[in-house]
Amino acid sequence: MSDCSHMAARVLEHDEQEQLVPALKVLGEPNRLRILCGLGLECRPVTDIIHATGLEQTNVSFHLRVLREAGFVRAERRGPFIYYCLVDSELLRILHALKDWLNIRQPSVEREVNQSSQPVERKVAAGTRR
Amino acid sequence: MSDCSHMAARVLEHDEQEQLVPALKVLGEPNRLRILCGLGLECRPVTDIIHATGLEQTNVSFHLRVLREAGFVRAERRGPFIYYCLVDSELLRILHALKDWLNIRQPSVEREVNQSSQPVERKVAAGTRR
DNA sequence: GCCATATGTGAACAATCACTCATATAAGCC
DNA sequence: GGCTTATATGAGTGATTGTTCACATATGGC
Repeated sequence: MSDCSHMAARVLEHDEQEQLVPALKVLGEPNRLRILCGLGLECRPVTDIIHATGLEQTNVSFHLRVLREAGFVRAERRGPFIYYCLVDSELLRILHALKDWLNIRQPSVEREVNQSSQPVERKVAAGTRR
Repeated sequence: MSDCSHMAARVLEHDEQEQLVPALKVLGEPNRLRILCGLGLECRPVTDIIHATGLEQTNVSFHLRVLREAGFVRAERRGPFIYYCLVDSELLRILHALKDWLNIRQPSVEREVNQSSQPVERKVAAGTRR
């Protein structure tokens, strides 16, 4: 542990992929990511989340369930309120790592539209011939 | 750079979230992740990917476009073939990091169904009262 | 027990997205 | 130029999934 990402990149096995997919699906929804990040490092009652996001209560409830069942947040009742918290802030670091990677590797969405996603034939036509 | 994830977890800003969402969506699709991981560290022609995945040519082509436009893979023509390669293997390390996190933090899907995702009222009823 | 507040649930609806079909373009060979 | 192989594209369709509505359940105070 604490491998510091110095290890050589390894390909993911099939079952490792299958483990990742549902988690990535859960994280890849704007309102859910907003709720998750909005939680930050503290626990917050649902009402706070509703106000912070401006979403319908029932919608927030839905997304919180998804996040909870995916193991990203945990719920804890305090009197009449139910507080939600991140299970582990390490997740935020991983998301930051991905964001940083995107910043470095993705030429920004604008340029991408004009360059990388041109029809492949054209763009690649002058490529290596070997 | 090379922060080694020792830094304190920081919350993600709104624009950082918006940057992550499309990337997570792209990665959170089983066939796409399969194609991505199947590429491994080498470049491969589309035909190889078709055979490796057993998907329809036109479907593989669709997913490759999504991966390409998202900046995860790059295409390179070699004679009649178009080779696809990972843009940067660092991405695999990030996916590994997420997988490891899931292994530690998620009590496995089975137990989760029986424990964490019970109706919240019940599960949380005996919780802290302050 | 009744009422107000806080939150969850199930069904219906709407939007998104993956997949397929038919067709197009590119490269190499005759 | 015509043929074959390799790959891409656009439109159409079906499956997933987010959102909303109506209602249910839990808690605390009267």
